[in-house]
Amino acid sequence: MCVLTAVYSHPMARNVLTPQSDDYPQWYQDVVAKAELAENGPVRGTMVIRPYGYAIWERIQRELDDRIKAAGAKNAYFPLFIPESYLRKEAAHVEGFSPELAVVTHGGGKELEEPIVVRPTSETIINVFFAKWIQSYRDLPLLINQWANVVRWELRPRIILRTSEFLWQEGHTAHATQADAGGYALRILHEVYEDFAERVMGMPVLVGRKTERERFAGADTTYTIEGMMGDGKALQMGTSHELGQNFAKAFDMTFQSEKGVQEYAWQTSWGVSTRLIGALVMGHGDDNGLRLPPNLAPIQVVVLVVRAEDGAGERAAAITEELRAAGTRVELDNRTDTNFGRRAVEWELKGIPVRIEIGPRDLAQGNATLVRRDTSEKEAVPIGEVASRVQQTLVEVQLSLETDARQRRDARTVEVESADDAVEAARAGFARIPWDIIRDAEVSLAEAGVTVRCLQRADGSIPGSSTEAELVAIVGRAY
RNA sequence: CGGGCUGUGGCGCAGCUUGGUUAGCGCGCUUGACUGGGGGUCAAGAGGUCGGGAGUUCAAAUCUCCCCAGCCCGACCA
Repeated sequence: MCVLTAVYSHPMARNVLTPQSDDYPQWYQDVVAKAELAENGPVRGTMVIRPYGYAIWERIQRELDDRIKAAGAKNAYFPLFIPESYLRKEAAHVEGFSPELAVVTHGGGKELEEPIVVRPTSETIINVFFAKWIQSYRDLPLLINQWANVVRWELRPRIILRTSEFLWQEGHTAHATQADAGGYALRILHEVYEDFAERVMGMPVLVGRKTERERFAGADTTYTIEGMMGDGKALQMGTSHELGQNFAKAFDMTFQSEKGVQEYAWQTSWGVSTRLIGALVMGHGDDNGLRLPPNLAPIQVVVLVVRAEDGAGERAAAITEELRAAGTRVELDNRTDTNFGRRAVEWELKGIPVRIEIGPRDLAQGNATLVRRDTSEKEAVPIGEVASRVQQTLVEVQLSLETDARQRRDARTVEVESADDAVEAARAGFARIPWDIIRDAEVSLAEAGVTVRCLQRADGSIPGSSTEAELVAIVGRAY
């Protein structure tokens, strides 16, 4: 079933599907397909990222990579294949990942003596090398980031949001002290992930601590950023873990301290994935497709030639060059052999924040038409002012998307005092509830499809542990 | 793995209950004309092992059996 076909074929059917309805995942899938972001691969749960989807991913990569490097980490690359025995070295880790491993049993036409695992994450293989590289406290901290694909054999894949193979960034660090590691995990959480989500993606996120039940397999502490999607459900958009000395002990990662004592290193790991593309669709999209925040959009402005008569084509090309020279990511659409409406809808589906339409009718008035994707507002702008108005509008669209998302989240978040009320409230959004009230009810809550997204202190700051007094649990349904 | 359901041109579907001759429809695609400021109009055209196999029958997309694939809900998760 292709909902968007129906939506666009029958004007009366428009808005039948809203992000609030239970059909949102289908709506989501249609936007992904129609906006040419991705499609399903031949093997269940795999996906093909199309050029436009990849352009978005490249923007995400670039913005994240800048922040990761600012936090001192360097990029490196480790093997896709991991000996199964590596994974077994950390008990909780292997237990957590075993069910979803893809395992290679044959190579070169022969059965392998030891099966090889396709990495579900790279803690184990990276730590084998960290153990070799780290000798002295002078080698620490060791801050490494990897851009790679990983494979997790998901029981129930959802395109982009949860595929068997996905692209991500995984950071792995080793530190001399627990305090240094803990501080770094939080630094990544705030300076890389929270900053990126809010300032680039325009997605306000809850920043908090995961419960023991929800934390990463092998970690002591898991921090998270959680976004609220258009239908009120939660999406984990990134995580940062304190691994303690769990892996260091499993992989014999020791160093000689300033005092000459052999000590185990303290570690972190952290990652975000192509799921962020899904968060964009789910978080900002509407019935007409994607709405991209200008700070992230691979194409911020499209200059659309309505008809190439009376110098409109030349004028449009000139404005495109002017915008490009000003550093704007801009594309010229002069495909006048295709209907205007068709092209307009295409750019709309792709979520281009600002569209400039130029045709003979505008030029006769000395104007161009500026259209905002977020509000669909159209405005006549004198040709000479287009460049400056575009810059101004891009700032406005960024702000308005972020404000919309924040208002939606706040409007759909309620304070409750009982587990039953929390389950009820989670039908529409998030519930904030004293952690003490549901601490022992977490399992039964989960049976109702509601999970603790994160724990925060009353002032919104991040708890040092889940046993602190007067913590607030934010609960909701999750993708 | 448990519970529902679906396989018919590139995509979405009808036809099946009650077998019947050249298997239809919408979208998309190709060509041409008129158009062109939100998926425009008209005309012509290309494109199908009806998921696979076996069976019943004069005759199977349709009935029977077996197999395969996929989707949705649940358990897992960036």
